[in-house]
Amino acid sequence: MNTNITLRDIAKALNLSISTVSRALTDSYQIGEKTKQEVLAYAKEHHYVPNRMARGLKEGKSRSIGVVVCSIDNNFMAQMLDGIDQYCSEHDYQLIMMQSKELFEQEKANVNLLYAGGIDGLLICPSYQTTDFSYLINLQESGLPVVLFDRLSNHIDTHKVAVDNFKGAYEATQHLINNGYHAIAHLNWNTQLSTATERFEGYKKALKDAGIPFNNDWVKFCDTSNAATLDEELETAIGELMALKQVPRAIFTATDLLSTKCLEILRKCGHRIPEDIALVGFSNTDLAEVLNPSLSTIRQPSLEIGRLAAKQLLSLISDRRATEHFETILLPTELQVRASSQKSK
Amino acid sequence: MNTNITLRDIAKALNLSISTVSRALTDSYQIGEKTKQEVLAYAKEHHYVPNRMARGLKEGKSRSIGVVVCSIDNNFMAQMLDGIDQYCSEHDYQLIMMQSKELFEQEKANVNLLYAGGIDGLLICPSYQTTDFSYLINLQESGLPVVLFDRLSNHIDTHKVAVDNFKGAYEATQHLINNGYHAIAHLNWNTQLSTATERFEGYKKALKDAGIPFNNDWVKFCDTSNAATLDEELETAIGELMALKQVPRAIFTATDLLSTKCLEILRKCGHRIPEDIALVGFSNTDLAEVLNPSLSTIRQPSLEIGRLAAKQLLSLISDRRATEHFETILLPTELQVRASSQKSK
DNA sequence: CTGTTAGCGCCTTCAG
DNA sequence: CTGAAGGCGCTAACAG
Repeated sequence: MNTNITLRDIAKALNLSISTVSRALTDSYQIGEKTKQEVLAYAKEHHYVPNRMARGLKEGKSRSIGVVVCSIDNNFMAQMLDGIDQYCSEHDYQLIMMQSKELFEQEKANVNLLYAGGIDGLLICPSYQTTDFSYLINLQESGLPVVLFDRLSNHIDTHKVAVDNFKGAYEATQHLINNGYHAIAHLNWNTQLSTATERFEGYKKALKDAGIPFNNDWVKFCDTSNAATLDEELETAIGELMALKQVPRAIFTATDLLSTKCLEILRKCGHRIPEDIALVGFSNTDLAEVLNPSLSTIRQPSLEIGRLAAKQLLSLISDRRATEHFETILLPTELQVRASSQKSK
Repeated sequence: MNTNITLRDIAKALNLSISTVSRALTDSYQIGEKTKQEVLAYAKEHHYVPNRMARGLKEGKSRSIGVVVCSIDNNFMAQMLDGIDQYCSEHDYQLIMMQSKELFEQEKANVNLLYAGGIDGLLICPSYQTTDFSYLINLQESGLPVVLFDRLSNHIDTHKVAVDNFKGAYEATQHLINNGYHAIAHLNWNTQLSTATERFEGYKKALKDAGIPFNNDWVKFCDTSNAATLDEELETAIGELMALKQVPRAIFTATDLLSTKCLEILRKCGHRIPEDIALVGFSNTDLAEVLNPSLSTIRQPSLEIGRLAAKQLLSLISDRRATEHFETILLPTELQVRASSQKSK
């Protein structure tokens, strides 16, 4: 704990009362200009800075928000955190971060700890296991502003910020179709979260609009939360796809990790991309251009998601009446075409 | 702010005094077993959790630490943060994160804000601009435990955790030499931080030990902090290298960003890797294997750096006498050989 | 315009 | 073994 000077120190030194000093530092009215300047000068000279905990205790708020993410060790998440941090810094809010590591129990524990710690609001990207949002709803009802980002759910009513996953997936699939690929497989992950389901829906809709019948054999769901088993699981999935009577000529992968892993495994198994099989994935890696082959991606405005989520939360904190009309913001994705989805010959 | 129940609520409900309840929840002695159980049961049932700010104010500590990083939007940093978070979670410390964005002034502002907020300790990876550590030393002298990680400096005496950059660079260079490359260029960044200088020294020593004369034309320093100008700067640097009379046959790049960017630019300019020019870089990207060509890297134990740094800090916090013997921990790097540095023919 | 007072929730003497 | 009282640093009535 720090040993900063306090209001009392200033008061004593200047022969004033504590509250006068306090006013000089916060109010602008109800204080003599001269004493105010004196206090300000002394405070500055001695690097006075208010004790956040004392102020928090008094005011019932801490000017800090909690952020619970599934895992920080992930490009896309780091970019969103960057955006969150930007907005919070600009508005003098501190950011307390915790990871759920995709575990529901861990997530609950984190949230409770943050709540106990006195955060003014919570930003959360739920774990892939999370289907029960009642614990969040409870906190929300006891007055904690909550904003969901990236991964949304209909089970809780609040501000939400993410991208238009349906449209992004639709465009990815459409792009493949336009480039001559009709037999398009789809790799997704086994969760109930909107990110997954909507991308699946977008994929199906694009096929339908192009008059391509949906083939359930072409769709595989993997457990991306377990790094240890993912490689094997993916290898099996891809193996099964390539062994089908009607072999797919392209794959649309629904997550960042699946996209790069899939590229890796396809190459490892000797499949040429895009000659044997084309690939378009959701990914925010900065290295898409340098991959082998360069990877066509659906890119999400990660920084903006973070900034907006933080903005929504802070507005909720400063004006609780905003509770009346929650909104869901869906930002557009961007299709970046590269070698992995080049026109079929 | 939350509306949790307080000691007073419990006291009132159980017809006890606040201090008795407090004791039941903290002490183990000086309290009747029966009342203790009563209190514990009631507290549990009503999800009592102590108000962190009140306790912090009282005890003069917050059970939170500040972490100032240059930028979170970076694989390697995210991995270290992951490690820090792991250790802190395990020991019930909260983690308040801020970014300096490689700006010294920003870094100072962040640290001061964190200090004012009542952190119990500070973990910092200094900005590349930072050469003046006096502001940190001041805080340290007023009692704030500080631990440096990743980027170290001799200008401040405290616990430090990073990798053995000298050795890592030495091994990278030696590896190139062993594979038949003798004309080895070196790309580094323009900072005084240890990460840069030691890698440069390791490079020079490896050349020397192999009897290869050091050639200053082969060394370029770039400003990696400015994403906008880096591409151009790197392109120029590489252009100059390739236009030398004695054209280098390999490059050893000293940072993560330089390594992948360099690969990108070499390819863009039509240089074949490793046929025209080989490449080994410091990088922690998980995609090294899937790059084109796959990138030989010096990998750092990022998670472990984070965990150890956090551990050192917490030990400093709990035992200030530890101040007497500060230590610098240098973890080993790992050379991962891939296509970009294959044997010269 | 300024000082006094009370209290945020918790812990810790000091008395019973 | 338990209760009462004081104070951490700050803000916000309430009085002058």
